[in-house]
Amino acid sequence: MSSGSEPTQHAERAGRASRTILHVDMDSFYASVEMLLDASLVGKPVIVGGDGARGVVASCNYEARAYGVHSAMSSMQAKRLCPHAVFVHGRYDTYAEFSSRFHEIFRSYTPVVEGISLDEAFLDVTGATGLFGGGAQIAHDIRRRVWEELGLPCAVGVGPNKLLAKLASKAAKPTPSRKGTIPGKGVVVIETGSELEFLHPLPVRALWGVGPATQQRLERFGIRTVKDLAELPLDTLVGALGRVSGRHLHDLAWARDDRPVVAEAEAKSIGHEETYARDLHTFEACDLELVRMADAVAARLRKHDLAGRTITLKVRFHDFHTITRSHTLPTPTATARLIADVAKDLLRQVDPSPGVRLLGVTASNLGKPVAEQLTLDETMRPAAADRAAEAIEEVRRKFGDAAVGPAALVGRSGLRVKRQGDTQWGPSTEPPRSESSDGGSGRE
DNA sequence: TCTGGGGTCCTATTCCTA
DNA sequence: TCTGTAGGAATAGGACCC
Repeated sequence: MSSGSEPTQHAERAGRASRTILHVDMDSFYASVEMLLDASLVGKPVIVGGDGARGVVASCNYEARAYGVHSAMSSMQAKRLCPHAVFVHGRYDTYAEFSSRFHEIFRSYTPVVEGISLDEAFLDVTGATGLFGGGAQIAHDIRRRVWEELGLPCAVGVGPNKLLAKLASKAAKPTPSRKGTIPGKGVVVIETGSELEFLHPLPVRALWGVGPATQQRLERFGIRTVKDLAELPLDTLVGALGRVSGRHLHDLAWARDDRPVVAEAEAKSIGHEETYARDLHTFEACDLELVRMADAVAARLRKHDLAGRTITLKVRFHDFHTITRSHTLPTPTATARLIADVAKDLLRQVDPSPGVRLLGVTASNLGKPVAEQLTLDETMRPAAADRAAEAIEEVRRKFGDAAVGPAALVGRSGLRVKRQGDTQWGPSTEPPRSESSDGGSGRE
């Protein structure tokens, strides 16, 4: 395949596909929700995230961005750049509720809605254009309705595939500036035939899948823009990035992206991880956290009627060195005790004494829970544990998370049950629990 | 004063088995 | 029985996304 024939092939393929894809991206979603719920925040720089020494910025409004603050920045740096910013702790449940409300609006146009995160989604409206007008019309309608019905701003990109729709929504966003936010277009449409004109001048980093490491590798070949990448021979690219990534990026550089919009994709893994305000140094302290996380993972598995065969332990040490250890079980499980036992066994392969700043437990290799075909004794115990776990969830639904929990946690951390969204952006300034469980090593 | 949390995907290596 | 090999599964880590 030579590069010379690419534009022709591109045009043919784009013409054949003729899909209409929308990408909807909420403007600084968490911060916008906070301003909606507390009018006193409007006009001030607002940062949503953890405010502790190990916290990060999850989202910030354009007033904060004008000072150089951006998401994923450490909270300490954000405070230095914008000392008068208002820090707000995120509330996952509230954001999830708003998210489901604008997803309802999306679904009133098409059932093919793929949520990428709480604040963005792809919509395939190819089959809806006859009923609601073209892609541009639907995009404007959605943007207006999300604003009128929910009070939230968003940007919408329209294109013949996911890549271009996503880049279009980015181009539709406002631009932060010290002199005041420059409003965005709100809706950007990339018409068939003008894809490369839009795509090729962009920096290669704009492509989905090009992060800092890939960018650095590409720079060795003098690649800076998408056009540079498109003109690089495929073999060279495959040699540099591997077969799958090389071919994928080469396709993207020519605006070829056949990935479908998938509504309700099945989860491939379910996990929890947490960074601690102070490092843990003993097996005992780590074990207690693993029990909590296994309990949370098991609860979410059961909630989705899933079970996992592979249990992965993640350990991040004080120096940020991170390792994973995993074990695959003969049959899938959603039993908290079994998940905790596996995680604790895996932990014995490492030495926590220098200091552990993060622990994580993830279940993957997911499938439907199966009746365990083991010995009578082995069969009865997990089944009984599952029934007990279901009963625990029922009690929590009625009386709150602290009403019941693993016995190992009693008297240790006040039955602090880990739920999805807890400490999502780093620990608070004040450690939420006593460090006495850490064996009193006295280390920091 | 570094660097969150919840994911997916890809690659390289190791181990087991036929 | 021993050895070499090929393929698949498991494992570990890295890169990336929001």
